[in-house]
Amino acid sequence: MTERIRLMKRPAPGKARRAPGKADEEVAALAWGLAHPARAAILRMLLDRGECICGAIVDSMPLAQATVSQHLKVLQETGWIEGEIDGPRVCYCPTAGAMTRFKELLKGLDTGERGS
Amino acid sequence: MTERIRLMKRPAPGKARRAPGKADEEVAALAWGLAHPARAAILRMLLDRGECICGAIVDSMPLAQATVSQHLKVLQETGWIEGEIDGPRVCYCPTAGAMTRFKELLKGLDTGERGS
DNA sequence: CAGGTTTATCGTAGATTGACGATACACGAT
DNA sequence: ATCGTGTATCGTCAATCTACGATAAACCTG
Repeated sequence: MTERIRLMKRPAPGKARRAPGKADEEVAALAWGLAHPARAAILRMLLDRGECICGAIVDSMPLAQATVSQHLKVLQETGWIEGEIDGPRVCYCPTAGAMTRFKELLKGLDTGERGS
Repeated sequence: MTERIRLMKRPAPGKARRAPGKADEEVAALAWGLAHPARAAILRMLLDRGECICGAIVDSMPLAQATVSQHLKVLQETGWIEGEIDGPRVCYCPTAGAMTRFKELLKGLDTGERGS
């Protein structure tokens, strides 16, 4: 992946402007994974069925196979799903705990925890 | 906003490939709002303090005022925050229920509800 | 090994993002 | 009215995203 999270520039000119903390980056990364309807749909499907062959996902969406494959890659990179090679095909399933982790982070957002 | 959510093309060639449902679009839109560390940090700040003058937010981040303003706009457009004009300044606060709504949608993702 | 299936990757095109400085706008105070 | 402050918007640039077809890679089957 080519640095999906952009870096903040400007080395704090005068005031101690605090860069976003780790938790913020983690929230952002996970949120990014869901930030496209197709990816939300894919994740929904996987959570619903438990697991799915890539081909089944492609067949269920109005997108080209290459495009779906890209979305699957993003979902993997953001930690939402895992893929297991099964002969000539690949079986995807939700990463255990990802949703829980995301909800925790959201709670942290909401609970006055420092983002660093 | 100029169609932040891209449309799916391909009018379902043969199989009844289902486009992402409304819930998926809503999840994606809200997730998009959080999908940048700076925006997560801003929202965290607002949830923590209840409300904040724009200037205070700018001062707390290593970003130019124009950039912060853009992020605030995104957060508004995605429904996370609201801004109230207060004389020459603008006071931002979290939209009531946005976080709750988001969590509901996540639960729906997780609970086998149809995305349409 | 040849052939078919399944999935990932490459290369490309067009839109959009994120960042900034500069500028315009709105308002309160002098 | 004019000045100064606080925000939003404009214009721009480089980088990234999304989508696609084409192609490669990996794997069973015959």
